[in-house]
Amino acid sequence: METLPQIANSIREVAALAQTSVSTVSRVLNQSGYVRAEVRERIERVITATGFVPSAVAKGLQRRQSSLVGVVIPRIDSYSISAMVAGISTVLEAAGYSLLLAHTDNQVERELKALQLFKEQRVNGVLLLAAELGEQHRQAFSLLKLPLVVLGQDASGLGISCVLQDECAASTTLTQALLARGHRRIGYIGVNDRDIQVGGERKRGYQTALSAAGIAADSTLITAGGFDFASAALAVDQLMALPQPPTALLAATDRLAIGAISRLAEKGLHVPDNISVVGMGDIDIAAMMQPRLSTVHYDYQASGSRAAHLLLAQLKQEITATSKAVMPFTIKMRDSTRQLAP
Amino acid sequence: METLPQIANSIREVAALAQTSVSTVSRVLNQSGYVRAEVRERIERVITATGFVPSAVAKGLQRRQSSLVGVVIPRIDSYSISAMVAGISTVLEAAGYSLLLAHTDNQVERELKALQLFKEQRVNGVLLLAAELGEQHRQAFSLLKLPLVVLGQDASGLGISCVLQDECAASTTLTQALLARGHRRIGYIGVNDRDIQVGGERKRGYQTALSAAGIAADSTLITAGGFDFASAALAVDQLMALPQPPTALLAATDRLAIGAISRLAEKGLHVPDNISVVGMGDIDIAAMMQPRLSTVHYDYQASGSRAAHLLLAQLKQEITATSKAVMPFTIKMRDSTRQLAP
DNA sequence: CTGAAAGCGCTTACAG
DNA sequence: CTGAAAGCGCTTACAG
Repeated sequence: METLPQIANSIREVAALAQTSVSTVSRVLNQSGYVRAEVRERIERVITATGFVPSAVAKGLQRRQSSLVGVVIPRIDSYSISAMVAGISTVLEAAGYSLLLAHTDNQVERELKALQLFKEQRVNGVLLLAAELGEQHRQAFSLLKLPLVVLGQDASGLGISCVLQDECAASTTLTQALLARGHRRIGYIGVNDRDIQVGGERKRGYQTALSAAGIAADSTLITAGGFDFASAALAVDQLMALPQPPTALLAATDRLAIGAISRLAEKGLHVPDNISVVGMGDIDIAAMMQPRLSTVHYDYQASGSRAAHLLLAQLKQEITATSKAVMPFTIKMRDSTRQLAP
Repeated sequence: METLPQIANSIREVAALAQTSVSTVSRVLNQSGYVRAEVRERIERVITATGFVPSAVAKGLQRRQSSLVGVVIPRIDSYSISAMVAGISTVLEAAGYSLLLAHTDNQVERELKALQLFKEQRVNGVLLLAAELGEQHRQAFSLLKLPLVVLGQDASGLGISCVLQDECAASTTLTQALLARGHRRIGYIGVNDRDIQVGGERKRGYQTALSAAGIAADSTLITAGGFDFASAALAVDQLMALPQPPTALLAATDRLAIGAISRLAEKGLHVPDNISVVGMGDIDIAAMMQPRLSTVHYDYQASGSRAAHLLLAQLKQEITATSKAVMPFTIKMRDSTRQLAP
């Protein structure tokens, strides 16, 4: 056999080198059909000698199967999103899919463009980590005609499977933990309601717990802003300037809680001695901070893999009904909260 | 015109509906060549009516151009990596490329598999965020034959362009800041040397500063482990059990610093009153912690976009020489360090 | 067990 | 300005 480790760029060149047909090469490449051992060996030798790598593009064109899944994320520099993507990635890669990732910087426009791009790339399915779901999404989804699973927002009303955290119950329980510690005036540091889950539901849970405890609603105790530290600082300024300031703060996310604690420190207020603070999400650092942050734990990685599994089921056409998975939570009361003296 | 908003799955069907040829449809799709306004309009109407989306797969097969860039990351749930990917993504998407993401969970084997997969998908280039570079990588790179840029490790010796932080200088400067505050016994919480940049270079910088200050090397002050909180706790236990314990701790990463501070607190040691601690990396939370963490700031997002630009230049074949970009750093002395009483 | 041929959905000279 | 035809690199019946 000639030692020509030249490069083969196509199955056809491999076939020529191995003195056989493309059909046969295709068979050994896909381990399908019968191939005489001798021929198979000859082909395999050529493949390793040339370092030939078959084109998934050509294969995909034929099979109408790209083995690609598009993942849309609003931002990547977020603990919860990273964790979800890790979960997604693990499941999907194990199933033989590759991830096409589009980050949209929270711009709906870029989100829609990403969806378009995914269609062009003929992805087999789409996973959308959503912060907001508006009319534009509704339209885009109906045009998508592709297996789709939404993470983080409730899309079941649109006939789309989704994976959610049990936001309202979580914040109710968390608020109750604060109430149980004697707090009656609890400030709420929230985010915009357009994010129905993190904005709306978490706030609703807080309100539910208060009214169940017979505490009159006080809108001055409720703030809303972005996810950034500056928003947290603003909220703290506002809340602590109240005639009757809160004895505890519930922040819609751990980041906001951390920002709040930092701002409180700047004001000379110490957590938990002067004021209790809780967050939501249980980012990895929450348990390491000083004081260790009380919060609610979500298993974001499991949420990601759950969503991936839902998509996989759709891809295998095992599933037609739209399902809505609500993930469980755990309350983690640590050191940023304390019992109020009676 | 018939109102048949049926679906067109190929340029051929569009052509039939618009009563023209595929060549012409292709021309309007790509805005190439001349098309009579009337015909163009007819085609465009069919496209919008059918919601036709051309196949990037077929196009890629023809043009031998996938518009895909493969990105390999060891983990996704890391601040620095997320930030780099954000930088990469922004630049590459603006240039019309999509990201194919593979996370490898720090397993070389999966890294090599990802590279193989990228070749199959006929990506136009590869960006590798590397924690370690071994013999297997050397081999894989030589077989890759694809534009490649490495982030986080020095691959210039392999003839591969890369983007690095100025690790050694950064940790030297940081150590000097500690020395300037009167610390003589500085413990080092490091990671495995196989990670040449974060493991080796950061340690080397620390050692350089000490020896330049005329302080005898003391190997008992140097620990090595993983990137996790448990490793930090272990290192603290070890360092603080020394007959003459350190007055300051330099952790190779902010996470390790946070883990160390937490462990110190468990031991009843307060930062910075009882001991000073510095980290490296300046994760977003560093400036928000109590105490605010002293550290060195790297612009990870800029590093990512720098790497993306290097790759883009290769893709345009503007560049042939291998370049090595060393990114700048800034020392951020905050509240986790204090002047030692003389 | 193996090969010739059609076809996946595009692009691109090449004629007209 | 427009269309027929070849070809990108595979897969898949269909014959043999």
